[in-house]
Amino acid sequence: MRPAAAPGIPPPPMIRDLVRDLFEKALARGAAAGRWPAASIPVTVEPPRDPRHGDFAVNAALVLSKAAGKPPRELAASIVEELRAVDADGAVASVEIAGPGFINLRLAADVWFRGLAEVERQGAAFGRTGAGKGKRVNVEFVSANPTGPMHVGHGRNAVTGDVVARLLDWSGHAVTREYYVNDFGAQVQTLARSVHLRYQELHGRQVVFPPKGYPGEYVVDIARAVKAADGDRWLDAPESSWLAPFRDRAVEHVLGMIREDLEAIGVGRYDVWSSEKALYQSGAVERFLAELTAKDLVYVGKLPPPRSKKGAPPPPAHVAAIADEEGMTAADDLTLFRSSQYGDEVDRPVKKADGTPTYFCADIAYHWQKRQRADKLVDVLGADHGGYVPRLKAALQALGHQRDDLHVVLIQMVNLTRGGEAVKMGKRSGNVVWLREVVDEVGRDAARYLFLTRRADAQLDFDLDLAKQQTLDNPVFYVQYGHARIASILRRAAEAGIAAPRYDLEAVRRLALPEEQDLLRRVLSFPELLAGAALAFEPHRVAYFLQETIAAFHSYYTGGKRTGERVIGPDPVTTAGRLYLCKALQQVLANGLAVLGVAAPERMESAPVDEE
RNA sequence: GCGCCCUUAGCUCAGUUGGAUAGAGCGUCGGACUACGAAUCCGAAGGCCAGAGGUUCAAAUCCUCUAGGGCGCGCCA
Repeated sequence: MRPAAAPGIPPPPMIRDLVRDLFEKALARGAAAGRWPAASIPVTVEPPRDPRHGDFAVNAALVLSKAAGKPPRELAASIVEELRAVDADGAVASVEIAGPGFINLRLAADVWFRGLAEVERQGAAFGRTGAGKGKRVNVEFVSANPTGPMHVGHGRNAVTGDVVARLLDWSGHAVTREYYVNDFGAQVQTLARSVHLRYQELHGRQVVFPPKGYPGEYVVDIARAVKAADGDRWLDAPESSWLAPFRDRAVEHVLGMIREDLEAIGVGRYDVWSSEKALYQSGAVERFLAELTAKDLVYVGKLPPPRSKKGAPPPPAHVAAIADEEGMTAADDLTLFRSSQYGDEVDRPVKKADGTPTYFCADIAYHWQKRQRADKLVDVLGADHGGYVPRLKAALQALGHQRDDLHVVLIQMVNLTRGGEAVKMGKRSGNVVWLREVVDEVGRDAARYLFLTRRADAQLDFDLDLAKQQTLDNPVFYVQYGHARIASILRRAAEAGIAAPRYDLEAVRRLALPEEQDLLRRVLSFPELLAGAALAFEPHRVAYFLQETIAAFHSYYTGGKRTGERVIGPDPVTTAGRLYLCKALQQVLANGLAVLGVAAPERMESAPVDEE
């Protein structure tokens, strides 16, 4: 087995590409001969739902029909003629025109059988493609404020972002994984003040803890560390003297916790830790503001009164009252970014009334700077940041980039349950469920896998009891069991003195059962699946693929018990072919699980519960 | 009030970016082990794809509207 595809050498084309190439040639040939106009609408090549319709269904005649001025079925017949002409190798075994004008084709059996050689040749790298063409992609994920440990929602973000990054890597992108640390601004100052309160407490003082402070036990730990290092020197010092050092110390401590949390959920590597504070200190934000001014993208003006949270806009007096509470007035002149010209609802302030830059300002400066380092940006954000996306895209566009240079993966809420009962959560009530508690309880594999069993933008019910169950109700268990089961068959074969499975064309040609044909097609579609999941930024597709694939194997295997078609059978050549299929399947499962960051065990640990 | 996301079998959800007769797990009912892991599998029942229009050869998928649920909508970050 080879560790990875050598850089620069493109992996062999996927079988679907082979078909696509044939059609491109055929369509070009026909167009040159004047039989139909050159194709403008993309032609799709898809495996049909019903395998009886063949290996691939192509809609070329349907999409070309109007331009060619011929009925689809008639056109399809012409296309098939051209197809035959370009298929010098005889890759296409049979073609038929079906339904409204689909061209259904079946490839020569050997095309599939020969494709199986790739699994052995590429081993742990099988599934890698060059679909991304080396494009530089920056994936920013988690980026939780350094004000406390990660909670469950951050965990879903972390796993999704991590697997998106892995998928992009597997599909031939140059990936940078990045964490943006919001170590500047009000929230980390609030943390610093909370630490100072605990610090006073530790010196025996009575303190009143404000409702907006951070209540966690770790705040006391930080205060204790400060006390141990500095004694009482900050006790009566003015806030201006201790705020920054307390903040920096607190941020450093909390980032340490976050790194441990990430490690626990299996996110071991970030390439870049970006600091908001550094962005300010390096002068990048100021330079960026100057750039905006130079490009006439900002102006000084008034913001329309904010809308009320519910119902119709409130009377102006009420707005003014709210504004006063926060120490500002709606009448102040602000520096506004012309985001409404680029698809945002309103212009957004980049400078507060006191002249300091807003968070938004620093953030677009950050994205602008990131865009210099990468061709494509991916932000994995909590769904509560959904409203923030249009202005980020607007900013990129205003700065001369494409809106689509930024793709945002929105992570919807996680509802924790235990045996179906909701686990109460909420920052206000103080009973947040930390990610670490969940990982400690159910294990990393189950946590990761279950986070990936839904589309990112759909809410996820995460049942703690289910995650721990060693039954097929638990998808991670089901998939891991399948891998172990195959490993067991291969072990059994080795014990019986059968040579380790190697690719052999004669042997794999024995894979003639419908179930075997289905399984080998699944194996060979794996690279394509990963590429598709990567380009769509949808990790859940991998989880579903693994479940469906292993289910197909279980069915094949158990069915074999009834029919007598066993993997290890009387005929050595058939046995060799089937063992190779098992090995290929095992490799695909292992690689798929590797992409998800989930272990692929050779055997399951615990014994069955129901002893007789 | 406005924006984004969601609505598919009794429940939880997929649906390959617009393809042929809409799938899976759970649950229900009925079955399958004297040999490769029954931690598995097979079968049955279960659907107006929230509703109404539109776009086209073709719509669960795209557009508009309506109804429900969620998340947002600050000179916070």
